[in-house]
Amino acid sequence: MAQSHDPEIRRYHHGDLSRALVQAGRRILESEGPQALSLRAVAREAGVSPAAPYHHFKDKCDLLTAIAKEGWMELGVAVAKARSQAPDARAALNNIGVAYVCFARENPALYRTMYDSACDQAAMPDHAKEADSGWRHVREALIDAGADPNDEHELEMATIGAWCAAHGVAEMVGFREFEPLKAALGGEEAFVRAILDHVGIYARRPMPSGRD
Amino acid sequence: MAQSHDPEIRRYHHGDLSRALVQAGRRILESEGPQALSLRAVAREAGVSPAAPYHHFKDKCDLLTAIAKEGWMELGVAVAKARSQAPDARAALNNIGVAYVCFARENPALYRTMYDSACDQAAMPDHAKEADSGWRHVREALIDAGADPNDEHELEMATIGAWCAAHGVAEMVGFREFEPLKAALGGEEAFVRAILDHVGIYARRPMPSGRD
DNA sequence: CACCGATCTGAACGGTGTCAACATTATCTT
DNA sequence: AAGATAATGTTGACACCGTTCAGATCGGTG
Repeated sequence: MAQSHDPEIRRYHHGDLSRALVQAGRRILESEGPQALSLRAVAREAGVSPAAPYHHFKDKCDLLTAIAKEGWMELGVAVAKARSQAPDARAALNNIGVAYVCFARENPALYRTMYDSACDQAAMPDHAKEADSGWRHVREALIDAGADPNDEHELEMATIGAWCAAHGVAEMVGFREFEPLKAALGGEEAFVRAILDHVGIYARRPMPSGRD
Repeated sequence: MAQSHDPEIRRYHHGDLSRALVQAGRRILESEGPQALSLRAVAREAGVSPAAPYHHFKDKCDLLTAIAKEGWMELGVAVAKARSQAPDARAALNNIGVAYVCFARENPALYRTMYDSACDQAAMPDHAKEADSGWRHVREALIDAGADPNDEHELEMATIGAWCAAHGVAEMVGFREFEPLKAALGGEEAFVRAILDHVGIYARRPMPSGRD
């Protein structure tokens, strides 16, 4: 029983406010930045009174978490797509890294919200551990690229390392200081590829002996 | 002509409000988190009216920037110290990485403020490029460890890579998901060392040929 | 139909960033 | 030393924010 599809008619009950609030939040986030994302502004954008959101989210933080969750899911999709389109296992790892950073760069406010939310709870969102998450894809791509699937410890360390590297690059690549380098390398994506390559986890070869 | 050293006597003029405001801000940051850091609270903590800070900082953002700058300078000191205490060049790089992450973990709210401030202006603070900055130390440590001091491009890429890796680790190491791993490795510092080692930039050996 | 729970509104509270007008003090000029 | 001027502080106000609560409205269930 769908309603609320006619923007002219405003019913007392919205019909699908939760979703509308999350979408409104994302719109504000992208168009006006994190500073402008107030609960009241979200309610306004959704055409509803300032108190209405409290029937769907207990907090402002709760809404932010919901927005962040959407972001994490889309990141997972982007990573999965990048992986599936790669010609070989090695390229898959590189593409995942680039896709990760690109997502962060294309949705900067959303990405920041995602990590703020994660840092506040000192944990990645539950979704990160689920089947279609980016995390899982990195792990599997590492195995495809030659990591020992039985060495659980090594596998987790490598996944963490790759994720950390991508996160670091994602948050720093926008700095102005790097503009000349980006230009020299022929664009931001090339720059990202080069840094990720330097960070090494993606290009790592097995150590001959112990560790040096 | 020093005054304001007697906490009982409150003069109309404070004497060194800028500094007092920054210190008050840091105190609030550490003790109550970034959410509690309001301009009014800072003014209150400094024993001054809510409008007084505007004679020293044009914005709340401006005060945050000042706080962040202090953080960057202390980070630089920590990195320098870690580097100078290392037995050899290779250890210096590792120690820098660990010191960086430790600083972030010991001053989480400050570290977050530092990066928020940097991201807002899409640039590292000017200080990062100066003589005693962490950035400069990483660069020099890379040279000490064998990087070609004449290959400016390579050098800058390596520095960026190392910095990105450290930043990524710094922000993710606190996640609860990693508690078991930390315990297995014997504490957080060991965990950090292991990840940084995995991320590879610190342990990188020259590529035999072109790139694969 | 009567009722109930879910949903939305309106008004209110304390807190916030910021500004303008005014008070006080420090400093410089003469 | 005296008075002008700039620096620094205060008070009060405005708009906005997160949040709560009492009441209005609506969808569905007996």
